[in-house]
This record gives sequence, structure tokens and C-alpha cells, in this order.
Amino acid sequence: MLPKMWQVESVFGDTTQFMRRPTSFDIAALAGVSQPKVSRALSGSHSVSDATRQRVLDAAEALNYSIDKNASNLRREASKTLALLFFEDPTPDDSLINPFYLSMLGSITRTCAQRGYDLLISFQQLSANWHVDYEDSRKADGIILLGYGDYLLYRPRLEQLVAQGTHFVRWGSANPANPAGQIGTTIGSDNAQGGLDATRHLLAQGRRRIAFIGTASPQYPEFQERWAGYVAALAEAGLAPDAALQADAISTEAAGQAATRQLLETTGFDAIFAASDTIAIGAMRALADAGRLVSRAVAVVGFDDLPSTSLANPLLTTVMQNPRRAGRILVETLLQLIEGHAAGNAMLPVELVVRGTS
Amino acid sequence: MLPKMWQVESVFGDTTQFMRRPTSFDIAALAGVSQPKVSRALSGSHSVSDATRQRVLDAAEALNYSIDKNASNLRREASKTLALLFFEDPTPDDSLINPFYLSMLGSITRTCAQRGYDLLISFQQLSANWHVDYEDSRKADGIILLGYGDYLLYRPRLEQLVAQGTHFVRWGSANPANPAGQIGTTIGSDNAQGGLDATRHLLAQGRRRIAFIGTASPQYPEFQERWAGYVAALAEAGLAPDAALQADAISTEAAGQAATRQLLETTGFDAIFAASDTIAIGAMRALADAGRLVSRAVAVVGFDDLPSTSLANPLLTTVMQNPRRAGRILVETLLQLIEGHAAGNAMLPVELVVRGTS
DNA sequence: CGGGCACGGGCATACGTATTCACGTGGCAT
DNA sequence: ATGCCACGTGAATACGTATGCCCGTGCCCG
Repeated sequence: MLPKMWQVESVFGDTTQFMRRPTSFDIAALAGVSQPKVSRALSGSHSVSDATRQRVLDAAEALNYSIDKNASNLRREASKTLALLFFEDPTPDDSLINPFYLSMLGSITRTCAQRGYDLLISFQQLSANWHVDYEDSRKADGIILLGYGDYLLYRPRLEQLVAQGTHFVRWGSANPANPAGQIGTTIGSDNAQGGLDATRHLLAQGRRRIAFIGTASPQYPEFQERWAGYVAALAEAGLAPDAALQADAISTEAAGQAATRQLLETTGFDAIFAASDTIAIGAMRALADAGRLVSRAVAVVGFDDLPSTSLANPLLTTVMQNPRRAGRILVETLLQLIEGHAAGNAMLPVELVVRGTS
Repeated sequence: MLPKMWQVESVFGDTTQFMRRPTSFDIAALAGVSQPKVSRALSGSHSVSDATRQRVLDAAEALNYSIDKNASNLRREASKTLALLFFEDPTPDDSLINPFYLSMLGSITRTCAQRGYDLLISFQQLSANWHVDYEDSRKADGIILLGYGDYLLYRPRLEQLVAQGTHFVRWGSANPANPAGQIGTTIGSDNAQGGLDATRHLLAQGRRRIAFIGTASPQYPEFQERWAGYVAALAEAGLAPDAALQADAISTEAAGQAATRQLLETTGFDAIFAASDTIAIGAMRALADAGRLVSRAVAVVGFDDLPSTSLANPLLTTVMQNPRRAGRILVETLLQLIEGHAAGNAMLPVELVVRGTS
């Protein structure tokens, strides 16, 4: 049946100015066609003649019409929306977002826009049951998960998502050799290669006591892979990893600084491979505090290539990831999944950028 | 009438596993009540007895039910969603987002979450007719606008939004004395006060030839206000602004560097008040290139207090804005507007943070 | 000349929720 | 005893769009 309003009141008149929000019935009437035709015309269906389509478009333009997304979504049972979830370990409110993820944000939003999708964004504490919230409530057709965090903690959530058949992709370890990459579709950098390149570079500079600041724990699979690359490079040079040269630090500058300070007290070293740029910055600060000359006494290599490190002095040698490409691939892979196609993991190449600290 | 599915098939049976998405009718049946009751129970209506509500909640839990947002939004004619639009002057794709706005992102998302709203995010080129897109299509109940850009260019868009009655707030000049703050509801820092404080501080250090790097043009009202504060402080000290000491730069580090380089060639100065931290960083780089000692020869004060400047050496003296508070107020003000309450502009206090460069 | 087919179009209906309305049942005051 | 109100309830329906289905027309081909 017609919506009730149509049964009682006429649409046309000089009250146009104060009319309610126009619906597809309004443009249908104005264009002299039926409501379904309006829908078909606007959605580009073939079964609409060009002349009719143009009349419809003109009418829509005239009435300043735009499709009610909620009604459209309800009917189509899809929302043309993706959800971007940064998930973090429980931290105080004021924790900043990992800058590396932020750098993906631009390309994610742009790729979404190109593909006609909207993007919902949320920062999630691990505690919330976000997995219910987005695809279940039809707010989004799929989910992008970003976030360093304790993998062992959020892994059950991932398994639940897989079990529910939720469409999602995540940034993480995509290395086929790493079981951490086998839950859901995962996109990530070639962390092992990056670790290998960074460490080879330091070895080529004649460094022999190379510290690794990060973690080798499976809680943080990406760091673990960088560490594996580090170990592999050492092995190529006939060196065995020295446990005394490894110090734990997770992502933050403060952690990097503390870990380095501790290393300075306990052992000697002539180079640092830091598992992230933020850690490397903290390390450089600790070195400066200790009066150790970065690059002369201790070479430093980071990981990420954050833009903000351009303020550091000397400029940080680092393993560059490509966040723009990463963002695009995340979105495109997710869309593949949503459209029902199979999509595999993807491992993105990284590139060593040699600057002043090594 | 009941949805068609209900007229033909029974819901219960051992096919539960492969059942379609549960609807409010399903939990109604399971809880032994009617569908409207389910809606009321879940929305916290008073006209539901506690016992009934509990039964409904249990049933919803059992069937893993969650409300279909699209249907709910359609019915309520509201989406419980806000749209966050970064809008930029047309720039190449790879342009990064202004870091100051990014620092608001966290508090905006969190405040939205606290208030039960979702957040859509988009980066808009000025060319697109985004104003049609969000509230008109009922994707969002209101819009938050962020973005440095040529005010004179986007001003017509703002006026159109006002004319349409769209609910929106924007970050910008909230100074009652500035006509730029009188279109729509505007939240902003007390830029004039910041300019005043920064310049007074430099004057108190004995500096007399203080350069302003930014712009005094009404195209960028916030910068204009900072400049006005600068002029006011000079006046207090009995100094007249010297046009030779003013150089244009919009936001970017490169622009700040170029402007400073130019100033170095044309005139002498003993201090710089930069209209943003990124400009200040560029200025410091230009000074370093020219062999001028920052803080000794030339004192520098920035504006924003970006976290990344913690890598600069010496640490940048700057006027601190409070992005977390700003984000919260933006959201809360917008919600006021959406709920039909009046909401005025808000001007947030700023604070001079003295560090190494002055 | 008749049958089939391509094509443009309209009717009816479903999507799942929230709200309006009317109804029945108690209890309380008149 | 009668009227009234508060309260919990369910029946019906509207929100606006997209689509399955059927229909009529004109054309071509057999």
C-alpha cells in the first residue's frame, strides 16, 4: 500500500517550502512514474529508459531528494558501511593512538569513499563486546581491526568472530609461517624481512653487539617476527643471539627509554635494533642522557618510518612500512570478503631507509 | 501484520543453529510476550514490569539478539550517529591530516561512545557536496566540521548548512569579536589570548624585534586572531608592528621553513612567534640551516603543543591548546543542538608552556 | 499470420522496529 | 456500589526503500 501520508494529503501546492522530507513517492509523482521506477532509476537498473531516468533525476534534483539510508539499508540488508576498530589494551583515557595506525587512517577513509562505503570509527577497550555490536546490528557490513595489543588476550575474540562468520580483516602478522596470522584474514608487513634487513645493515657497518629492544614474546607477533629476522641475520654472520642484549619494550617511547637505560647498566653494545620508531626514539633519549653518541658509539635502527621522527636529530634510520598501501589493501580485502569472494592474507614489502643514526 | 516468515515457518526446532538472524518477534515468542513489549523492554520503557523485562533480556541473550539499527533508525527517524568531517583545501591524496585535529579524534570518539552515538568519519575535499550527504540521507544526526582551510572559500557551504537547518558544530574562531565565528555554532581556543601571552613572554625576555610567521588574513581567522594578540602585546610595550617582520605561512612545516628563510634574508629579528607548532618546527630548521642558535640568537614560540615536538631540540615553547577538552565540548555541544536545545559558541582557554626555545 | 521475446513499467509486498491506541484488570476514593 | 485512574499489555500500523512478479506493447522471426 501507499504510505499513509499519501492517502490523505496532496503533495503539491504552495506549501512546498515547508514540506516534509521528500520521499521516493514524491519524486515519482513529480516525474510521473511509479515509486519503484524511481528506485530503479537511481540505482542504475537497466530496465529504465534513458528518458525516464532523466526525468527522475531532474525531479530528485528539484526536490533536493536524497535516499534515506536507513530505509535503503533495511531493505537491502546491508549498510554500505565499514567499521574501523582500534583496539587497545586497557589504558588510561588519555592514551594516544599508535601513530602508525593513524597514518593508515587517511588511506582507509579515502579508499572507502572511492568504493562508496562509509566508515564508522571506534576505539575499543578490549573488555567491550564490540564483536556483537557492529555486524550483528547491521551497522556495518564488515570490520577492520587495528591495534597493537596482547595477542593472546584478544585471540579468543578473533576466534569468535570467525565462528560467527563476521566479515573482518586485521592488521597483524601475515607471515604464513606464523600461526598468529592464521586466524581470520590478516594483512601485515614483512616483519621478518625488515628485521633481517635492519640487522644485516648494522652488521655490514661492522657492529657486532647489536641489542634488540622490543619483545620476542608471542603476545606480540609482529615484534616476534622482527626479532626472528634479527636472529636470522645474526646467524648469517655466525653470531648467536645473546639474551643479555634483548630488552622488553612495548611500543611506547617511555618503554624504549627505560629498556635502553637498563641495558646500558648491564651490558655493552654498539648498536640497537628497536622494534618500532617510538621505541627507537626513547632509546636515543636514553643514550643521549648517558652521554653516548648516537651513530658513533651506538647505531640505532627503528621500524615504521613515522613522519614525526623527522624532528629527531640525527635522523633515524628505520624500516619503512607503507601505511597508505596498507590501508588501501585492508579495505579492498575486506570488500572482497563482503562480496563473498575468497581473500587470502597479504604480506607487504618493507624497505630499509638509511639515515643518520647508523 | 506479522512478517511473512512468521506466517509460514515455526521458529523453534532443532534447526536453531542455522536459523536466520533473530528478530524482536523471535525473542517475543521465546519470552512469551508480544513484539512491542520486547521493544519497550529493551529501550527501558517504564511500562514494563521488572519480571517481564528480565524474561525479555534473558531471551535476547539466549538468541544472541541485537537490534537491527537500520530498522530502528528508520522507525525513529534518527540514527544515533554523528559525522566527523575533516575538510581540506584540495591537495594531493597523500597529504597528511593536520596533527592537531588528529589529537582531537580520540576524545571525540570516546565522548560519542559514552553518549551512545556512533561516529562516521570522512575526509572531504571542499568540492564535494558533503552537506547533502550526511544529515539529508539520515546517515547522521549531526556533523562536526574540522579543518584548516580558506575560510572565505568554505563559508558559503556553512551558510547553506545553516539555511538547511542542519545540525552542526565546527572548530574555528569562537571569538565574539570575530565575525568569522558567527556562522553556525563554533568552538575554538582563545587564539587572541594565546597570541598575547606568547608575545608578552617574548617581550619579557627582552626581545624587541619579534617576527610573526603565519597570516593576518581573514582567510584564516584563527591565525588572524593569534596575530591580533601579537599586535596587542606589542602595543602594550609601546611597539608598532613592523610589516617587514611578518611572513605568510599556512600550517605546514615547509611553509614555515620557507617563510623564515625569506625573513632571514630581508631583515633582522631576535624572536619568532609562529602561528602553529608545525610552522615553528620549520622555522627552527631554517634557523639551524642559517647557523642561528635557537633560543640564544632567536627565541621561538609556537602554538598547539603537538606531542611530536617533544623530539625537537631544544624543546619548543608553545601555546598549549587542549584537544581532549575541545573534542569533548564539540560533541557535547552538537548533542545539545540535536536535542533541540540552544547552544552558544565556546572559547577555550589556552596556556603558555615555556620550554627551551625561549 | 501467429507465437515468442525483449523491454519498459507498475502492483504488491517485505525488511524489523517503535509508537499510538484501545483494552482489561485491579485498587482506591467518592 | 460506581466511577476513575494507574498500569501492564497486545493489535495494528507507519517509517521509506528495493525487488519479485506479472502485464502490456511492439517487434522480429518462423
